[in-house]
Amino acid sequence: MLTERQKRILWAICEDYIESAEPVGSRSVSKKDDVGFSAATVRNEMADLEEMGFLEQPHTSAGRIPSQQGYRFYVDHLLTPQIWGDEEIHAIHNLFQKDTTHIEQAIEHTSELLSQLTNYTSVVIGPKLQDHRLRHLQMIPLTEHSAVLIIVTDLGHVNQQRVLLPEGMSISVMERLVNLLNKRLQGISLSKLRLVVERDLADELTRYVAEYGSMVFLLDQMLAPQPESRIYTSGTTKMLDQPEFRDLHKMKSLLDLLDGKNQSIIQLLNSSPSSGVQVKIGNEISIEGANHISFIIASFSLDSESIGAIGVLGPTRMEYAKVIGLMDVISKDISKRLTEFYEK
Amino acid sequence: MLTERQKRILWAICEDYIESAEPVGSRSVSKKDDVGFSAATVRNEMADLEEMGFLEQPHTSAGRIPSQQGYRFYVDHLLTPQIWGDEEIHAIHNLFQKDTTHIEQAIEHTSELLSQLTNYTSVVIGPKLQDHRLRHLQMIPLTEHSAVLIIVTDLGHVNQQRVLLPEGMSISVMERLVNLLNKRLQGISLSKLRLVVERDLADELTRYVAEYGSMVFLLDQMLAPQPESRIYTSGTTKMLDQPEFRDLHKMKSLLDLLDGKNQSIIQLLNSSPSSGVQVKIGNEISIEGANHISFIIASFSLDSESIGAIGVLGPTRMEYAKVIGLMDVISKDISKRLTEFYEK
DNA sequence: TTTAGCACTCAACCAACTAGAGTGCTAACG
DNA sequence: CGTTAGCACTCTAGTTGGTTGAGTGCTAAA
Repeated sequence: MLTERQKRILWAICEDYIESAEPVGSRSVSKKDDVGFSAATVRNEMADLEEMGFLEQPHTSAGRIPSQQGYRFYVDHLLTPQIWGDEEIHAIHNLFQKDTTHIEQAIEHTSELLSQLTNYTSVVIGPKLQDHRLRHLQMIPLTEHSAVLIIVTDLGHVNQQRVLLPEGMSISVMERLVNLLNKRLQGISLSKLRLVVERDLADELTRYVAEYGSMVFLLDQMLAPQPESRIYTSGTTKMLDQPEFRDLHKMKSLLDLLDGKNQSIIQLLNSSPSSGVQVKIGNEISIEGANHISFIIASFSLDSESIGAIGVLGPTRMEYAKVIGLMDVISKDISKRLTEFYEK
Repeated sequence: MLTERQKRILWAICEDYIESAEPVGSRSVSKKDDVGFSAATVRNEMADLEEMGFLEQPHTSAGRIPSQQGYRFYVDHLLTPQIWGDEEIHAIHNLFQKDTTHIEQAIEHTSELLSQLTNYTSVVIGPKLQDHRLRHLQMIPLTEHSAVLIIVTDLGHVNQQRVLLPEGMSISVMERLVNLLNKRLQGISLSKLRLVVERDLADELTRYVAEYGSMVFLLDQMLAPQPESRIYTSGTTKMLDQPEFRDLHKMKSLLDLLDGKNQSIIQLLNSSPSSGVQVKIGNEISIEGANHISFIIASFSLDSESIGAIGVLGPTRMEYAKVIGLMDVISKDISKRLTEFYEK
């Protein structure tokens, strides 16, 4: 275990390095207000801390920087989360008041706000459509051979699907089909619709349509898997401001991570614990080339069931105290607003 | 006007510089197959071309590179667009066959394809929802005080709107209201809905709902302006591969341009001519800091009315011949597929 | 009019040197 | 015995000066 003095020194080094991005020397540590010891003493302790793996030295005659393990200890035991003022809290509240018709927009704005307040890149993942339950199917004919099928979920989300009728099937047949499905599939989660139809309704359906092939063709279109929940990123370019990413090569692999469609970020977000703020440092993120990156995650929930997550991406040398404090406030606040929103 | 020899030299310099990104010296020009003159002759002509503003010199003892005017001349008079092979054309065709239910997806895939084939960043803007015409309104009650209003347009596009009922208004009143609007607003473009209601239907509406304030509150929600047409970008990070953007500062302003939400890109895309491929070079793009950038645009159409545009963004030292050829093929092909798609 | 030759320019590269920040160790101090 | 001052040592970053080579512009010859 670390002595009280070692903790204080580690803390000082972390804070200093996070601010300056330069290796911290013994002199500057000893000059800090909270540290009363001479540079020489600090040097001894620093050598010990390095031996224990909390610090590292870029080269012999440079100062020390926190190692991944050092950050871990700092985050877990040393930092005090920043308390955010009313102004920011107010900005969060506004997100949901301004734009109550589309949650997607509120989520997008959350992402922007997060990035603005922290000056890091933010990532937000919205409710997984697949987990919503079916509330209502609605068909709207377009031409003789095509229609739009609208799927409304229990949370008021709407998804459309353009459907082409198979050869020889009339709109009225499809209408009856939709009516039947409407009665039978209420409350089933979208991801299971197709399954349930096949298991429980196959027989019944054949009574409606003579040709089974056409039916399958139609159902496949109607109940096609919903698109993955979208992720919203904001402030991607803020990464470029961080001195550790001056290296173009690193930068590129990082941007590729964020350039939409990338599964690994989604997985990370989904893996966030249902309550509290989680900090992943360096290779704790199990993604190739994610050294020097930290990822702070918190999930938000509806009726105490986790339905999405917010994340902030930055260098390992990240202002943890600031971001953790903010994420805590935001995630809780969003959950509250979301619940209110759906109760109306 | 330029002599035939000068044209050939300018052409050679452009091609060489586009490929190598290094200033081109007189020797390498004279060694090109199509140029039979000695280095000394070329030097004289180069000096002339520089005087006329077609070339510039990074410093005294370096080769020449094309100026913006030089590129302009090259694009307008010297290059021959690349003819693309069956393979690529085939890939384009597939876009619409694979995924006929969502045009949005086809558009997104177009963007990806464009970026993959060119190795530059691509931007695509989809149909402007505001210009669609109303086909059908459909209301789906959620709770006693809220409902989802679904707007189906003539092109089969669907937009949802969550609506909160004003205090004291019942669902059935809203249902009647929707029925009325359905009858009266058919064929009106979405952007004009609100206007038409106010102008032509105000009187009639007051018969349905006693309190005018509630009505306005409701209509505002129902007919809220549709979100701007989304832009799809792909291959953003490809910019990092271009040696001219090694400078982080330039890089950042460029990425900021692309980082969604940016109006200037949308405006540029919308300004593309209804037919043909347009090339904007350097400060012809009237955006701050867009020197060293070129933007190639083409629009696609439905029933010969332009409804969207595709664009490729790259350094001024861009493979114009390749990209122009491709854009020409793609834009025409998409228009064709789109028309076919909506005829079904 | 075209080309060969030549002196000149300038960025890029390399090596040597310097300055400065920081360390580790040792010896003295309270 | 823990703490501190002093000092020699190390290593990077920045500077200087010299060299190289690509490329130019000019002039004179073909």
